[in-house]
Parts: sequence; C-alpha cells; structure tokens
Amino acid sequence: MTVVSRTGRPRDPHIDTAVLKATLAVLDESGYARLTIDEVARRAGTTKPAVYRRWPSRQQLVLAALGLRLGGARARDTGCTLCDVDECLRVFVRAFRRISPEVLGPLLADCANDAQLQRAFMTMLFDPPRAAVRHTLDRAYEKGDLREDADRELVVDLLGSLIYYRALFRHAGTSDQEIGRTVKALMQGIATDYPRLLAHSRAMSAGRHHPHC
Amino acid sequence: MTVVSRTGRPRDPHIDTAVLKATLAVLDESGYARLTIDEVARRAGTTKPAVYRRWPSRQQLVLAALGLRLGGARARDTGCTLCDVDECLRVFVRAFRRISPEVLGPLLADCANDAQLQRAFMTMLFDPPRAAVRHTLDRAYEKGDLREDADRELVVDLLGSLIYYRALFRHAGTSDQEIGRTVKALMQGIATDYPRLLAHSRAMSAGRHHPHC
Amino acid sequence: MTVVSRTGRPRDPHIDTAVLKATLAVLDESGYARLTIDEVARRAGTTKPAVYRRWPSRQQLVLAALGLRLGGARARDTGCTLCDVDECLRVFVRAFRRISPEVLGPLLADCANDAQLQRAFMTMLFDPPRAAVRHTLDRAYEKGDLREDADRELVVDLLGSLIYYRALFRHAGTSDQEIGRTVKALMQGIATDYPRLLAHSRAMSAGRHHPHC
Amino acid sequence: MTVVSRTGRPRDPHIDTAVLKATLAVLDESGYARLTIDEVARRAGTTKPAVYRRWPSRQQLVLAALGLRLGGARARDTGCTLCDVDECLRVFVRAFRRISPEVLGPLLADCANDAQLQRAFMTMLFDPPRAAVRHTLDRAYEKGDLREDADRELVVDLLGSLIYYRALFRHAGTSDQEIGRTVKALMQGIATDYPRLLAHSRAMSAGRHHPHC
DNA sequence: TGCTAAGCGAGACGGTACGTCCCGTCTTAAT
DNA sequence: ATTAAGACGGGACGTACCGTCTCGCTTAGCA
Repeated sequence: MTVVSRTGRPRDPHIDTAVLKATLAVLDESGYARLTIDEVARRAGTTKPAVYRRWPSRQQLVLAALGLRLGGARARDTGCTLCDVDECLRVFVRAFRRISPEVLGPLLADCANDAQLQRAFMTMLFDPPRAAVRHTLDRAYEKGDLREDADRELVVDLLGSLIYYRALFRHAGTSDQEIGRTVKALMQGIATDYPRLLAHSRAMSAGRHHPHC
Repeated sequence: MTVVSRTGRPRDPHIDTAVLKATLAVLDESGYARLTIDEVARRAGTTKPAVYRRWPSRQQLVLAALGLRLGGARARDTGCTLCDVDECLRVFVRAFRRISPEVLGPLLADCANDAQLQRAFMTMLFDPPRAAVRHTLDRAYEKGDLREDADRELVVDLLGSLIYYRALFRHAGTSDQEIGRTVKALMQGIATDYPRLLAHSRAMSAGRHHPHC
Repeated sequence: MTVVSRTGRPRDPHIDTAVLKATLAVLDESGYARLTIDEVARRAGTTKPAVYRRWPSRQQLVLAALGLRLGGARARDTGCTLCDVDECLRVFVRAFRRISPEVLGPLLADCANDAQLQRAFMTMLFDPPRAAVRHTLDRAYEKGDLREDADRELVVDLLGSLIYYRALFRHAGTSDQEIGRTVKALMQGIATDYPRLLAHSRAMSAGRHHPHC
Repeated sequence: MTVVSRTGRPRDPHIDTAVLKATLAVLDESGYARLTIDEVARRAGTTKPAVYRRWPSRQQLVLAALGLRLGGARARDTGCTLCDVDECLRVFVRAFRRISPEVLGPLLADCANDAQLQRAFMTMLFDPPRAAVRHTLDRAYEKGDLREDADRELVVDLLGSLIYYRALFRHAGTSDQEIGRTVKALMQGIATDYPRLLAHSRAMSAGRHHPHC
C-alpha cells in the first residue's frame, strides 16, 4: 500500500479492509479478468480514487488482497520425515487453492513488466509457503534423513512447481494419493542403479561436460 | 479457425498467414497485454473484421500463432539415459522460451473460463513437448534403467513443472548445471534410507492412511 | 453536431433525438450546473462516448438542445402597429422562458472563451427572435408609423434587452401591463420637449461633442 | 462574510483583504470558470480552509470581491438633461466593465438556486448603479424635462438593460455615438404620431384589453 | 497564570464527473 | 458471401478538482 503522510487527514482504516474484502469477493465471483476497480469500490461502499490512493494499480490491489487471504503458511511437525514432506506439499496446495490459477496467470504476466510488482509478489505470495517447506526439509536433514549432497532448495522447487503446474494446466489432480506417489518418487529416486548410469554417461562422452555430478 | 462457406467470395489465404505472422511480431514486441487486434490487423495489412472472421477471439488467435511457432517438439536419443533425461528438460526449456510467461499467464487464465480454449491449448502447446519426453522415458524403461514402480507420467510432470515454475517466477535459472542437479536428484532420490523412513512412518501412525506405498 | 463520414457504420438517429430530449429534461429538472454528460447519456439509454461523438462539449450539446426547443420564432401581424410591437416583446418573452436564465448565464460565459460556440449561440438562439421582431418593425416603417430617423436595429435591442434583463435579474416582471407601458414609452418618448432639450444641450457645451443628433 | 465568535483566536484581518485581492487578480487573469479556491488561497499566501471559514462558497467570495471593486456608483450632474442621461448610460457601462460578462453569467445562474446569494447580488452589484441613475432621472423630472406620465423605473430598466444586453451578447458596441442614439430614441420616441396609432389600436379591437394607456 | 476555544498552515481525505481508450460489432459499397 | 474501410455503441479507465477534515501549533480572552 502507498505510504501515508504524517500530516493531513488520516486515512479511514475501514476503507482499507472493506476494499480488500470486496476485492476478494469480486475475485471469487467474477475472476480477475472481470474485476473492475469501479465494482470493487462500489462493493466496498466507496469510490475509485479512494482505492487508487491506496494501491496504484489493479495488480497491486489484487496482490494485497491475496496476501491477506494467504496469511502465514506453516507446515506441521509430524515427527515422521515422510509425513512431513507430505505436509509440505499440502502447504503448497492450500496456498494455491486460495490464489486460483485464473488470478495467478495475469498477475505473473504483469510482473514481467514491473519489477516492483514482481518483488511484491515474491514477498507476499511466493516466499512464505516456500520458507515453511524449507524449514521442514532442514529439520529432516538435521535428523539425518536426507542425503548429505541433496540440494534442499531444488527439492523445495520440485515440490512447489508440481503443485503450480497441475493447478495451472488442470491435467492432473492433487489428491492425497498423488501427493504420496510424488513423495515416494522424490525420496527414493527413479533410477534402478544411479552409479552405473553415471559411469555409463561418463564413458560415452569422454570429453563432454557432465552436470550430473 | 472458423469454418468457411463453400459459396461466395473465397477467403484470401495470404491474409491468414499475414495475420499470424503479425500476431507473433506484436507478441514479441509489445507483449500479450498490449496486443491489440487493431494493431495486428494494421500490420497484416488488413482490418479487424477480417481477423475476427478467422479467429473468434484474441486468445484463439494467439494460440494459433504460438502453435505455428512451436511446431513439433522432439527429444534426441543420445544413447545414455542420464543425458536423455537432460535432453528432456531442454525440450521443455526450448518450448517455454518460445511461448514466454507473459503470454502464458493470461492465456491460461482465459482457458479457465473457456473449455474449448483449454482443449485447444492442451493439444497445441501442452501435449507435444510432454509426448516427446514421455517417449524418452519409455525408452529408458525398456532399457531397464528405471525402477519398475516408477510412475513415468509423474516424472514427466516433475520435469515439465520445474521449467514452467522457474520461468514463471524467475527465482532460479535453467542453466545446464541446474538441469544436471535436477536430473541427479530425480534419479537417485534424496532420502538416506527410504525403506527405513517408510517403516518409521508406518510404525508411528498405525491406523492412519499411508499414501507413500 | 460533428460532421458524419460517408463510409462506416451510420449513426443511430434515435440516439441523437434521445440525447437532445434527455438534455432538455435534465436542464429542466436539475439546471445547467448540475447537468452531467453521464446523466444525460444514462437517461437517453446510451453512454458518454456516443454523446461526445456527436457534440464535442457540454456547451455545444446544451446549445443544440435549446435550439431544438426554441424552434422558429414568429411575430403575428395584427394589423395595428402598437399591437404588433406588443407582440414583438412577447416573442422575446416566449423565447426566453424556454431558455431560462440559469442556463443562459453559464452558456454566455463559456461563449466568451470560445468564438465558435459564440457564433453557434448567435445563430441558434439569439438571431431568430430578433429577425422576427425586425421584420415587424420594417412593416411598421413601411406603413409610415415610425419616424424616418428611427434606428430600427436599436429598437430591436431595446425591446430584446429589457426582457433578458428582467428575466436575468428577476427584479421586475413581464406581464401584459408592463409590456404595454414599455411600448408606450418607446413609441411616444419620455421627454416633454426634445428639441428644446437638444438646443439647451448644444448651447451649454459649445465645443463639446454631441452624440444625440 | 460568516459570523465570527468572540472567544478563541481572532481571525487575521490581513487574510481577509489578501484573499479578496487575490480573487480579483485570478478573476482578471483566468476568468470565473477557471477560478479555483485553491489558487486564490495560494496567491493570498494562505490555505483553502481559511478561505472557506470566511466565505461559504466560491460565489459568495466572488460577489464580495466584485462588491469591493465596484465601490459606489455616481452619475455627475452636468446641468443638461440630455447629457445627464448620457452620463447615466456611462454609469452602467463602467459598472459592467468592472464585472465582465464571463463572471456575471455563472454568478446569475447560481443566484437562481440560492435566494440569499440573489439578495446579496442585488444589494452589492445591481442596485447601486441603478440608484445613481434613478437619482438623475428624478432631478430631470423636477426640472420639468420629463413627461408627467413617464415611468421612471422603466426608463432605468431600459437604460440598464441595453448595456447588459450588448455586453453579454457582444453583437453591438457601447461607444459614445451609440449611447447618443439611444438617448435620442428614448427621449423623443420612435412613432410618427402616437395618438393616432393609439386611436387606431382602440378602434380595431373594441372589446380587447389595451395595455398602452 | 493557566484554561479554553477558535484560528492558523499544511495537506491528505472521500467523492463527483470528466474526457479517452479500446473493445468487438455493424454498415456500406465493391468484388 | 466475402472483401476493405471505418464509424459505431459501449465498458472501464485513471485523473483533476471539489469541499471537508484532521493534525499539531499559535493566539487571545476568560477565570
């Protein structure tokens, strides 16, 4: 939200919350494309300039509203590493369900042309669930349940990306069973014998560059 | 593209290609949000109604133009499974680079309200690179390089999603080295001792539901 | 009204009349100051751009609407010169009643900064009733009922100005009786002995400039 | 100006005069339509609320400023009735030149919806020059230079209205020569033989109502 | 002398109406 | 029935200015 001056008439804080609530309501009912500042203002019982004074664009407004909705993301500590990773995926699922692909798409597109918006997006919507997941992975690592050479940031990406992907393209679901399969695949790997494959790769292309090690 | 009547003056096929080329040019220069049918028509040397006669909406037009650009996706057979999977990730990277997140976002959002558009999107842009990757994984499986119980469709998702995710959010890159680390993590897994973790999970929560097996 | 092109979709003529009628209705109900293009458009069942396409400003719109209302002004030929001049005053009264001082004031002020608007005003609202009055005076002159040296254009001014003045400032009425007194004063003059006054004026100020002759 | 309380910090009288002067300056430079309370306050070296505390509206403020400018109107006694009436017309011309049609128009329109403003207008701007003219006519009457049956209030109207009319519509000037012609027409009348015309009028319409006598 | 009430500069506030952009559609005349 | 051409009816935009309010302080008269 735009910074507020020390002097002059102070902003009515009821308008702030009313506008954010109205934004969420309109998003849910009509979607992002049909969201109009006029309509948001009308439902918040105020007018367009009052909205623009607080958020300089539709994008910033929607971002703020979604940030409010997302609140803080937290992954429970179940005491079991597999279940904890399960829980991580559910953190992403919950976060995404509250955002909706229909809103996320145009918002990300707008971020591409607006570095400030991009930063706000990362801070408000992207980082919080990732931090929760990262924390869980660190706990597992300290218990000795993860390989020493596992790139934990990459695992956060793999967990998060899958949820976004499936939600955006709607080609597959995010049921408990599907989440379980994902955890299993990530934890145990998919190769029958990784060291052998790696040796073969090296043997085949002696002079080439090998990023797998 | 809209069906054409048999009688009356036939459509000028040059207009079709000129419009698609103009669409790609405008997309690259101005982005999806600033793409105007007026501007596309102007650059194709024709007028708005001629465009609307062929594609009923901006979305359909952009989809057709991107389909033209993407063409067919193909993953080389290197003879080495690790390198083949490397190659798969690059298939996605190439496909995505040609589409651009700025276009993909709003397009997906529009798909959410238009089942026909969604189907067209899947057929033209989503499925082709996935099919190429799936084909590579099947080859690895037949060589015995993948576990019997590996869910190959899930692996396609994990590979594809990571690329989309990183391209959309721009928080991490898609260099050769990063791709290599991903392949390694997927192939060998991240757990120190998966069977033990699984046993612990079962022991801890006797009556609960266990999706990891 | 703005000129219309030969090609392209033709304007809906119903909108033209609906907008003018709505303008008159809003003028009568709310006055000129509270007349809003939005409100006019709403009552005409259309939108702002459709109005702006036809009339470039609120002033031009109001002018057109008043021109429509005023229609043609005509002074009856009663056969009696005194009654004809009576009738002339009533022409002005009728014209003015249809315009209203509340509208005339701001409109004239806007004319001061816009020569085109000023010309349009004169053509549509100012000249027609004056022409009718002038015609009556010419008829009286041809009958020999007016002095040879009477400045008929000045008489038109004196008749017209009185009505505007009283309507604008509302300090006196325009009843039949008051109109009769005006006609009498104008026709017979107010001086007891004009030639003597003139002589006195000349005698008193030998070297000065005398505009009364 | 709004009433002032006895207690509390007294108003700074310098602000009163500074605001009125600034109002006149803005009126002359930018006209009434572009006169902004903000701008007046800025030029008076103060702020909007200080202005609104003193005058409740732009209209009242402008009225006060014009009243200050107009000051008292006075018609010289030349010793010659024709010249005195000449002088009367010039009183109106001077008064009007200081007010300007661009300001008068909107002001009168606002008076139409505000009886208090209307009264203030009459007291401050309308009556003073009229009183001066009326005084001159009374002097002429006492000298026996005006007909016994001349309606002096009507003559004030005819003189005043002509000036307003010509200034408002700008279709004719107010040069000395034009003023002279007006005086002549008013004094000597325009009919060749008023009694004959009156007789004819009566003869023609026996039962009708005759306001000319 | 301290209290109180109003004025002060400053400036943002809530809100009305503006004039414009661009959309997707329609009409015309010609092919 | 399509074409090129171009204006149309209309939804939403972001802005300018209105008149009001709140702030923190100053200034006088009353107690």
